[in-house]
Parts: sequence; C-alpha cells; structure tokens
Amino acid sequence: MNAAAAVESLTRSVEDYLKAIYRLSPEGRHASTSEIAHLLELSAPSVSGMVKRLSELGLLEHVPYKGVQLTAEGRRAALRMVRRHRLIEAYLVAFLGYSWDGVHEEAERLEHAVSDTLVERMAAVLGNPTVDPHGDPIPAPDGSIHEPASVPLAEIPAGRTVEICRVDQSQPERLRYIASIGLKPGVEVRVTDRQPFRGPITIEAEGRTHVIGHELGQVLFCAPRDDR
Amino acid sequence: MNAAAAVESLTRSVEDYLKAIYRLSPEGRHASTSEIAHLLELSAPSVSGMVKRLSELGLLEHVPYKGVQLTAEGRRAALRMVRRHRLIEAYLVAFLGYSWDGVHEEAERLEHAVSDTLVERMAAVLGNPTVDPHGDPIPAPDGSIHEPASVPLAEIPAGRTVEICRVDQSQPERLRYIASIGLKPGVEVRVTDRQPFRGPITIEAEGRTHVIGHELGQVLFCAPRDDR
DNA sequence: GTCCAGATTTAGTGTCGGCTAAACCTGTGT
DNA sequence: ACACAGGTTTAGCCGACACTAAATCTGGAC
Ligand SMILES: [Mn+2]
Ligand SMILES: [Mn+2]
Ligand SMILES: [Mn+2]
Ligand SMILES: [Mn+2]
Repeated sequence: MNAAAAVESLTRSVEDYLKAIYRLSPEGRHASTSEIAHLLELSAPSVSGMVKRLSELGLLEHVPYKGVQLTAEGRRAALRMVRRHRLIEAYLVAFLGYSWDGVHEEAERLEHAVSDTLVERMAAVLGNPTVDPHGDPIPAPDGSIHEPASVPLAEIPAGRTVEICRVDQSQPERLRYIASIGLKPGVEVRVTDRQPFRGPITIEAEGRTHVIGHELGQVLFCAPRDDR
Repeated sequence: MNAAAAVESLTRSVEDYLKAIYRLSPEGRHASTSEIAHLLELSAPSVSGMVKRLSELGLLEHVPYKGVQLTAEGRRAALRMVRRHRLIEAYLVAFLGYSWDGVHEEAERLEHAVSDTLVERMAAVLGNPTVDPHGDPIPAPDGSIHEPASVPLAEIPAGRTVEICRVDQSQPERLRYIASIGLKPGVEVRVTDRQPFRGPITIEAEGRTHVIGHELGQVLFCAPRDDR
C-alpha cells in the first residue's frame, strides 16, 4: 500500500531479505517462502511474517501460497544493497589484502553500516569498477545493471578457448581451490578434453593443465567468445 | 554475576552504552543514569533498564541511585570499541577523503560492523597510529591506553609557544572553523596576547594571527612543552 | 473426484531495546 | 525534623524479529 517506503533507514534484516528475494526472483519469477528461509537460514514462519510486513510497506508483491516479487521500490532498495555489497568486496580485495573467499562475510555486515557517501568514495578510488572480485556485475548508482551473458565452462565443447568471467561464490572452500589453480575472472582457458556423462573436463590455463570435475565446470562461467 | 560475557557478539546498543560509560567514568568515578541518557540521547528509564541488564551480564557495577562503573570485562569491551572507532576515523581521513568533522558519524556506525581482522588491517596500512585525527589516543589491541597530559590553550600564558595535540570533537561546526584557521594536532601555536576575564586570546599559527574566544581556547589542548 | 504430503500461513511466545507515566529515593534548605 | 525538587527506578506498553506448534492450503497421485 504505502508506496513511499524510505529506502534509506531500512533494517539490516529487511535489507538482507530484499537482497535474497532479488537473487531468487529473476525475470518476474516468484521467490517462495521456503527458498527465502533456506537462503537466509531462517524458519519458514519467520519469513512469512516478514513477507507480510514488507508487502504492507510496499516493497513486495505477495501472492499467498505462491511467493513474492519485488515492487519497483523493493527492487531499487535491493539493487542499492547489491551495489554496496559488491563495491565493498572490491574495495577490501584491492586495498586491504582480502582474498575472494573471505570478503563476502565482511561485506555482508558492512553493507548495512556504510553511508552512500562512503560507498561512492570507495567506488571512486577503485575507478568505478563494473564487476566485483567474483565477476558479478556492480549495479550503477541509479540501479541499472546488466548481467553479461555467460556460459558454464561445463558446456564449452573441447577445443574452444574462453575467458573466465564469473565464479560462483557460495562455497568459500571451493573458491579457495579455484583460486589455487589460478582460475579467476579474466583468465583465458582452453578446453582440451571433455568426457561424456558429466565426466571430468581437462583445461589449460596459464600454461598449466588441470582436470576438473563436471560440477566445478558448472560454477565457472565464461564469456561466449565470438571466435574470429 | 556471569563473569564471562562474550566481548564479541555484543549488540550495537550495548557497545554504545559501554563506550559512553567509559567516557563518563574516568578514574573510578561513577556515571549517572542521566549523564548516560543525555550522551546517548535516550530517556532515563531506558538507561535504567539497560544498566540492569548490563550489570547482570557482568559488564557494569551498579550502585542504585548513585551510578555505574565498568567492570574489568566491561572496560575491555569499551576500549575495544574506542580502538575501532578511532582507527576507523584515521583510516577514513587518510584514505577516503574524509575531513575530521565528518568522520565521527560514519565511524559511529562502522565500529559495530567491522571484524577484528579488518580493524587490524586498517591499523597496519596506517602504520599503527597512536592518535586519531582529533588527537585522541588509540588504545592498543590489548586494551592499554595512555592519555598524554595536555592543557587547554586557554590556560597558556601569553608569550609561550605550544603544540596543539588534541581537539574537542563534539561540535562538527566548531571543528570546521578550527580547521579553517589551520589549527590541528601537530601545529605550533604562539600565544601573543591574553585578555583577562575569559577574554579573547591572540595566537600566531602557521605565520598568521588569529583572535579566538576563551571558550574555543578551552577545547584546544596543547602539550605542556618543556621549554628548554 | 478424493486424498495426502509437503509447503505455507496463523497462533502464540520470547527477547531486545526503546518509550511514557507513576512511584520512589535522596540530599538540601529551612 | 521535615518537606520538596530533581534524579532514579519501576510499571506497563510497544514494535521488530526471531522461534515452535498447530492449522490450513495446494498440487499431484490414484
Ligand atoms: Mn547483509
Ligand atoms: Mn561477490
Ligand atoms: Mn556506535
Ligand atoms: Mn575522534
């Protein structure tokens, strides 16, 4: 109802809900109560209650028993948080010696405490980057964002050369392994072999050869290189 | 009672209470309910309630109707926050273009969100400073702190030369004025004239002459120079 | 068309941390 | 000795946000 919920002065909880719902409802899909609960590690009833309050605030559209979507207002608030989160990650990696498996946790708290001024100062000294350390795009201050098309490495046919552009960050342990074999956004990779039935993939990166499981190949995303 | 309150995982509220009480009870004095309420801009009953909880947690000693003091545990927690606050201020000024009248507000929020790791990284890139931008001493990681002796500029007799070492930061507006006439920690100041009855003080700093009110002279602190 | 498992919501509770109004204590003045 | 003002505490309230247990809906199997 209330169309003018102040995007500033939202609670830490609320901000995290909005970010989660943003992640879970791409392209007009609905995010379900249980998906949200699982992502935020909360009970389903807690989510139900918050969903009710947020839709009364005008940040969500709730279809009972189906799920929720962000309103324009909610989307703006969510993208604001995503921008903060990713810029903070970039800043910590660039200037304070963080590695990409540790930044997420720190950013998860800081994103709620920084002022708009501070975020923009960080962006400025970073040179207004467009991607974070995991290759995720950083929304512009006005909320616009464009997800560049990308394909899982696991779907690249043998023989092709591609560039890693994004890495799933959900498991820090896995992130550490990925870093240890030199894979990160910007690195060129040549797929030299692919075994069938979700079998291992052999790649060449930075002059070295690695054999990775199919599962890993699904969380490494590549730019679909126009091979000329 | 509970002697082992985890200093980590205190609430933002609790951390601010402890910091306030630390400021208000130097050298075994008691901080009164109304002093705390005034400093934190809360009602007296709110403070009464929190004081009860904190003393049950073992962070305070409460003498009803007299006031509170920090326990060793509470003092440790408070100094941890003071260190965070002052290091964050120093970092923001050194690396992110903040001026000393704006940092306090930002630090007031960030101090609750940073990890120990981040604080120490900031300290490291700053070269482990011992004072913040206002000249306030930064407690060591182990909680030790030493307040260097200092005298208000208003008490320096005419003819003496002193060095500004600390500036009261409670009024941003005043802080801006002080900065505008070039006074900041480290600057040398010669007192050329002092009028009686809390009258104006004439000083020379950085080659320029300024006349300041007595009141201002009371919030500018100087190292008592051993004139050799 | 009915039934059931699983998802979702509602009901009821608890803690934290704020508030106002009212009761209470304490030190000071007479 | 005692009243009173001002500070302090208690009583009672509320909103935010979590939880568990119970009720309810819904989509798919049959
Ligand atoms: Mn967060
Ligand atoms: Mn990221
Ligand atoms: Mn604070
Ligand atoms: Mn300071």
